[in-house]
Amino acid sequence: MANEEFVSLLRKCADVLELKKIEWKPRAYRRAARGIEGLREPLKAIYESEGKKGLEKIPGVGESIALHIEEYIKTGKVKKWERLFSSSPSGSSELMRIKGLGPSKVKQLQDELGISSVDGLRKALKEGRVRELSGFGEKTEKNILQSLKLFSIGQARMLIPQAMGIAEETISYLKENAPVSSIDYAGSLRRMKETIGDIDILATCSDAEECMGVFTKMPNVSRVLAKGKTKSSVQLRSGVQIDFRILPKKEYGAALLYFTGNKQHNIELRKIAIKKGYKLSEYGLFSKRTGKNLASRTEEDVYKKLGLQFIPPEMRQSNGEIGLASNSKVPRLIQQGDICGDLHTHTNYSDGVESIEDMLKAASSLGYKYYAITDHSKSERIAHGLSVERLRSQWKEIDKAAKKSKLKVLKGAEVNILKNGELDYPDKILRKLNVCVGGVHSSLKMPRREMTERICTALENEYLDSLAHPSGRLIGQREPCAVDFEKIFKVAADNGKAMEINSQPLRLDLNSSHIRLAKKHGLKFTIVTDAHASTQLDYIRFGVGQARRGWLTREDVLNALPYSRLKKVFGRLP
DNA sequence: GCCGTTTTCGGCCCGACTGTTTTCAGTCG
Repeated sequence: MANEEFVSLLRKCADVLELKKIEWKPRAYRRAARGIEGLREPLKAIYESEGKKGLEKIPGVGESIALHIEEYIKTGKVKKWERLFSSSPSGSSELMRIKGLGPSKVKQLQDELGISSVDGLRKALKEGRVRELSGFGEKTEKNILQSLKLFSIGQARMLIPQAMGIAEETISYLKENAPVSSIDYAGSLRRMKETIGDIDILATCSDAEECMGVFTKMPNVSRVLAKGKTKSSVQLRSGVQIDFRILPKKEYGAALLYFTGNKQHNIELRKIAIKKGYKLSEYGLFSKRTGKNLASRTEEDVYKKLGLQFIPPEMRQSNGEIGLASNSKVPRLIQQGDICGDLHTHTNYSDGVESIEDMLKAASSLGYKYYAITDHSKSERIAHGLSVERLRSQWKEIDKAAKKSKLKVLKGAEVNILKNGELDYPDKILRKLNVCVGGVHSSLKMPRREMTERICTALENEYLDSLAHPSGRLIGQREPCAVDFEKIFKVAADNGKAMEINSQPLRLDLNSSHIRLAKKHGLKFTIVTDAHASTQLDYIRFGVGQARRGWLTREDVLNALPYSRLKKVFGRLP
């Protein structure tokens, strides 16, 4: 049983219970769902090693849910929930996912019109039956129709570069055209999550009304979803939603904190506030007794007053960061400026689009000190992988180009890890490579045990330096390969190999929880772009973001080392 | 249903905007 299975079951229960107007229990179920989502281990493994008591250690899971998990592991179902589901139309859970419809409206649609599916809702809307209900009206009908459109497009989230682009463009537009002073993006974008739903922008300004006017009339706006004095939402022609909020200077920090989230992090902060006799909201931290504002101007102020160290946005994931902050143990996270070179890049020798020379020029302009060219190895035919002969002629060209560059240029390769775990070049070639990045590119659907074995064999190869995109996932397109990460990290640590954090927005691989797990095993990392064009060298910021989400410091990252020290780690550097 | 450095009972995050109804419930973030 996959954990996600049980999580979606819990969420479905919460939906149905909410529909039945049952209080608190849905919230408890959702909390448990989040707790289980945060696990790295399968529920089954926890149950088998520690029994029910082990399950109860999961945040949000108590005696009752632990029993349900036990039943589900043993029988594949939860009787009580089956009954619950059969008492409620199957489509209600789906209906609640439509923006504008909550438990009350869905229940009303169900009870009064017998609607229990998205299609049924569409039909009823067309026939004009929805607007007849009390509490519904013409506008509600129109809104539901709009939301339905979006729903069928799919609530696909954006990859981070698209969201970052839109956010930065919007901010510069507002800076130019409206009287804003401070302005920042918040939300999951500020936390550098791999995918972004909506974009949140906060600002202080001298004339709120004018600002909101400029915002809602931006040229790329297709629909104004809400417009108020302090808060407006628009939908862009691209379908992306932007929420914009205006705040007094004095409250800016509290608001930035609140709207950066994540939600669970906020809830935990509020609980700490309550314990201390305070009340925390987006307006500030207040004394419960006197109502006096205790902190709100900056995020630092609020954290400090709560007795916490400042927590960088990327760490606000509600997985232990508040504990660190209360003990003054928040690390100084790696920053983009710490990166001294890229160690996984391509050129037009394989599937890149630019020449060695052009890539070097671009890398040089980023202020890097060293740069590895790692085109694909011979069996990667589709990417025009390099035969030994072509590799040798590439070396000559690299030598020539390196003379014209200030960079220390390294001859490398992204070498396929073959099905049996061997590398795709003979040892006499591997020996001559300065950098050997090993990656799985074929037979991705191998069973877990075999894939783990395959990668471990490669990690034991003395010439391999780092494991490229270890999980193999493509966000929204391809599931990660089935592998035992605990085992891979252990073997990598035993053999002194580095784990890659691949900055390609579609990969961002390792992800943050695996980064933390790998760090626990004492591993070092490389943060690389895997650039196939010079513009992609900028993706490094997303890889660094991911590393920060995984709590990495400069000391954890090999390509944050100056060349002299990198040389001591990588055995074959010139 | 869960949880506890106030508690094993009695809480459970907080406020804005919308639409519809005329003072507020529902929904969202």
